[in-house]
Amino acid sequence: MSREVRVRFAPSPTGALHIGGVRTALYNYLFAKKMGGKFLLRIEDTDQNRFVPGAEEYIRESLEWLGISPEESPWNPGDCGPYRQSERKPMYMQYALDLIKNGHAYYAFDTPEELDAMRDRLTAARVVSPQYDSITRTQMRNSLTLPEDEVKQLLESGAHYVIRIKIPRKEEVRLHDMIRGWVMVHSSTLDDKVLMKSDGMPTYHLANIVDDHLMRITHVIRGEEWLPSAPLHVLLYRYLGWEDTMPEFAHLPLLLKPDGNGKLSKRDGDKLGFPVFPINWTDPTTGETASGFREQGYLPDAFLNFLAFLGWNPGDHREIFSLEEMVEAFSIERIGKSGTQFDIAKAKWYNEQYLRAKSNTELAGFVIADAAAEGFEIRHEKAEAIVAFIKERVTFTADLWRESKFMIIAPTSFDAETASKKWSSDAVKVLTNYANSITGFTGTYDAVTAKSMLEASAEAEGIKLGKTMQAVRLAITGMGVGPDLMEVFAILGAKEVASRIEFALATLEVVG
RNA sequence: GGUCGGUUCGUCUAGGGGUUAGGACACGUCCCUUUCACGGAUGAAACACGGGUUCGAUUCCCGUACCGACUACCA
Repeated sequence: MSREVRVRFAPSPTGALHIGGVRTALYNYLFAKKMGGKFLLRIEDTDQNRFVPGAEEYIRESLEWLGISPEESPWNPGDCGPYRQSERKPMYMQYALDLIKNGHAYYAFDTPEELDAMRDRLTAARVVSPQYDSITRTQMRNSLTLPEDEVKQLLESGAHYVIRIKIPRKEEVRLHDMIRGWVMVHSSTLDDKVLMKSDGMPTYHLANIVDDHLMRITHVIRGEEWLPSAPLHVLLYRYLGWEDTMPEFAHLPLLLKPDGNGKLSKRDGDKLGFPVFPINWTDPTTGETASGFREQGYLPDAFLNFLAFLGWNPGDHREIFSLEEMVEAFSIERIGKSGTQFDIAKAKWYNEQYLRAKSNTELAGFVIADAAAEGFEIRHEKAEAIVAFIKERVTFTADLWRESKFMIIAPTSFDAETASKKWSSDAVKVLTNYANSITGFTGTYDAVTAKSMLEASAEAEGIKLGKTMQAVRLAITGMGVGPDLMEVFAILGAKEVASRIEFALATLEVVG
């Protein structure tokens, strides 16, 4: 009988979660859902020094915004708690001790200075990779080299020590990766990694294996930066006697900077001209805020869709996927092997697609809210009408108000370039005539009527309307470009149109 | 330096022993149009290099180059 699929996202709370982490969480989520399994979240806070307050809450809020919250987590525990490694501290030592008992780990008493000295010595002797390994451990102060009673005495006297794994001298370590296939590493290139630190906390490596085992994790889906330590993890499963339930590994290709030069990192902040975080993050020590996709105006579904395609594709030509559709189409086999450069233009395109797919009613809400923030009240019906014909020209929801502003607020100035090129005596004639003709107008002023009346004015003056349209636009909107002008007329209403024309006629002068 | 991983248009990618190497973003041109945008059409644009294997290699193998990750009592 096969086990229930259980995957986990295991961030450490060292600051904001960056989009690479979000993508890892997303793939874990998609895989869990696809397989009818569970998606859990575990906080890996074994490094007390790097803990950043608020980071955990940030992670939670980010995932909630995106709708990919874990089913088991510190704030929603299942039966494998606690879900913070710091709270699991007492659980790890016994496994480290087991390893020592079985001859797969040992105590090491070397001070940081001694370790430095060892590395310096090795470097001076031109050893290619100075490390604490099967060779060097014979010259260090550990339970392998020290007499038994001295080790006992050191331990009893409370001396600082760490527990290191004893990597075999000559052994081919094989590991299977669902994305990369078999990867072979020789144990002689591995070092005796610290498993338990002198503060009594486990390192990532031990804690990760113990917790994945205890939490019955079946698939480890994580970033490629973990590939080099995966052989160590395989060894740990073996020495702990858990090889038969060892999870499958899938190491995800890295998210690269737009120039392809190095992986995207938290420290990139806003330097690249776009956010690297899902939502705003304010650094608790510096107080600086780095922007997030949410605050930049990205829709969660669009952002998710974009992110999913950074390294994965469904194998056909479809590009737009709801979260549910992604779950349906997802498979680890279709994840690529090579690093993926981040291209913000594609993210914008996705946002435009999702924005346009939204109902006018929903979009109207953004315009109303943004206008209200500036003290303008817009009726929902009007907002809907506005949004209906400008939504195809915007990228973000915040653009909606910016693009519709001119329909609420009459222009007080006019684009100089358009004015100098297009404002003509013909335009003045047509507009004067038009203003007069609509002043007493009482019929239905829709786009068609507005246009036929304008055509009539042009004809009455013996002027071709086409030649003056730009000037008309300028008079009404103050700008040279914009959406369909006759629709604008209809939304403004005859009275407002007339009043704007009068203002323009009084303000603009024909040059040349 | 060492270990591991990777390499198809500028970018995300499909494909895979015989293809006009396909799509999307971005870009150019044209059409639509009072402008801009949308939309439609269209164009330019890629198998890193060298050897092998083979009738045939972009695809398989080896090597080289380049890129990246890792190389802490950090994760």
